[in-house]
Amino acid sequence: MRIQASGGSITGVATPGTRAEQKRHTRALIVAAGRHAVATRGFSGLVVRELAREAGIGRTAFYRHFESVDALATEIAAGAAEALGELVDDLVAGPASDPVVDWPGRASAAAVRDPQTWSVLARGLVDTAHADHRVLSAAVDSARRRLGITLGRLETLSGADGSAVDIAADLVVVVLLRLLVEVAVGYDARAAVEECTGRLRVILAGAGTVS
Amino acid sequence: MRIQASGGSITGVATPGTRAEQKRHTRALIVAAGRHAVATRGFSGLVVRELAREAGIGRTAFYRHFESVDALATEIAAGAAEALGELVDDLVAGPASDPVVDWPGRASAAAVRDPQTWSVLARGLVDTAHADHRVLSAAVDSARRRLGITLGRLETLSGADGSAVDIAADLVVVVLLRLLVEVAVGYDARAAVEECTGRLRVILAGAGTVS
DNA sequence: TGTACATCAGTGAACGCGCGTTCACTGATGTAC
DNA sequence: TGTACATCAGTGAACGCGCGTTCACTGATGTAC
Repeated sequence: MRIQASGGSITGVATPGTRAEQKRHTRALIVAAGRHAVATRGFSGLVVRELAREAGIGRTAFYRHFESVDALATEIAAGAAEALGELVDDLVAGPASDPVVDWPGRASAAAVRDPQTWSVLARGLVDTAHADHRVLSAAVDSARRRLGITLGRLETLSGADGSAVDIAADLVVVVLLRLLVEVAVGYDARAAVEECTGRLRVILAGAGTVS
Repeated sequence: MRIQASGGSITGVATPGTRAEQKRHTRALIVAAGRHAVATRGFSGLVVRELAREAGIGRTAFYRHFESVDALATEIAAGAAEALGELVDDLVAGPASDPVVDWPGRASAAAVRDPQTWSVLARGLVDTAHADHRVLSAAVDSARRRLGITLGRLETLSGADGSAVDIAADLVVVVLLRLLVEVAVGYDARAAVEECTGRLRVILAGAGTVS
């Protein structure tokens, strides 16, 4: 009998019956291990032997699922970029209440739901030399633009010119990313949300004032 | 005759006569190579063979100057922490004119003067698993406190309560670090200063408004 | 339903490579007389 | 000033290690008849 990781719960993939399901399950275990590794030690912390051990397979079985360790890195980076896009979807789609009150709570919820993604994002943003840096910084650029559009429609900023809105969007993204990472690494979520709210209040108040 | 790096200019240490001067010179070349490596590839990019090549010595001569590669990492991190302290000295010591106008230019000058330090700082701040992370995040904490004191004395913020000043100090440090890194990696310094000024204006205006 | 064959996820030994570090050494620089 | 000795920055071969990746393989699962 093959020993088999019993943790379908971790990845949300049920322990399988058919061979295809089994393969998907193992692959999901590898990706989960990879995200954990990148979140804690950066992209250079992606070590095949360790991923395999965490997924409960031999080192060489890794290559049944990924062409190389770089291919896994690319998939993990793409997942983080996508997650950021989905968070922005959530933020801009919400009821048109005040972002200052609304956004930190939603971002915090996203960070609690899936902490590692945001540490992955932070690692990839800083590691400018890494091959997958571009997709992540592009995702942040996109987030900045999209949140900027929503911010530009606020009554608070109705008097502000475009550049003030741009500055606000820029700072808001920085502040939200910080919240995401803080909650992801285990800071108290309530305190982080409160601090984030305070920062957003200052930023939007300031942008509404500056001509 | 021994081939000898002629670049005293890089480190500011003149090509030497005495043995002690020669040793100091070589050591400075190693540190310079190390800072370049950390700035471009992070602390894990510190590779003895490469440092030695850049310093014009054999790999093993490295150990005449440092006990290990980790010891060099610690020295480089300490240097970055110290440089941040000196920049803050400069910012808070200046004539009591408007920080919004004053600080970006001074920070930019520091970044132009010594670009690699700020990339080192950014790398070390993000790499939370690295042994020398603490000294760098402590340096940023200190910078935040010291700049907060100066900000608290501004007329603009005379009406604001303490927490608004704390928030402002926090955001100001983030914005200044970003300027430092942007200039360090080669963005146009004039544009970066202008953007930073705009951000500081928004932050301080906002902090002066929020109760 | 039962049998013969095909598939392919996982295996374990092995590879070549770059890493940090050690060691006994060399020979120019520095010092004592 | 000249000589004999001490120092020590730099050398080059060698080490053990962990890495990514390859390869021929095994045996349970899946499929065709």
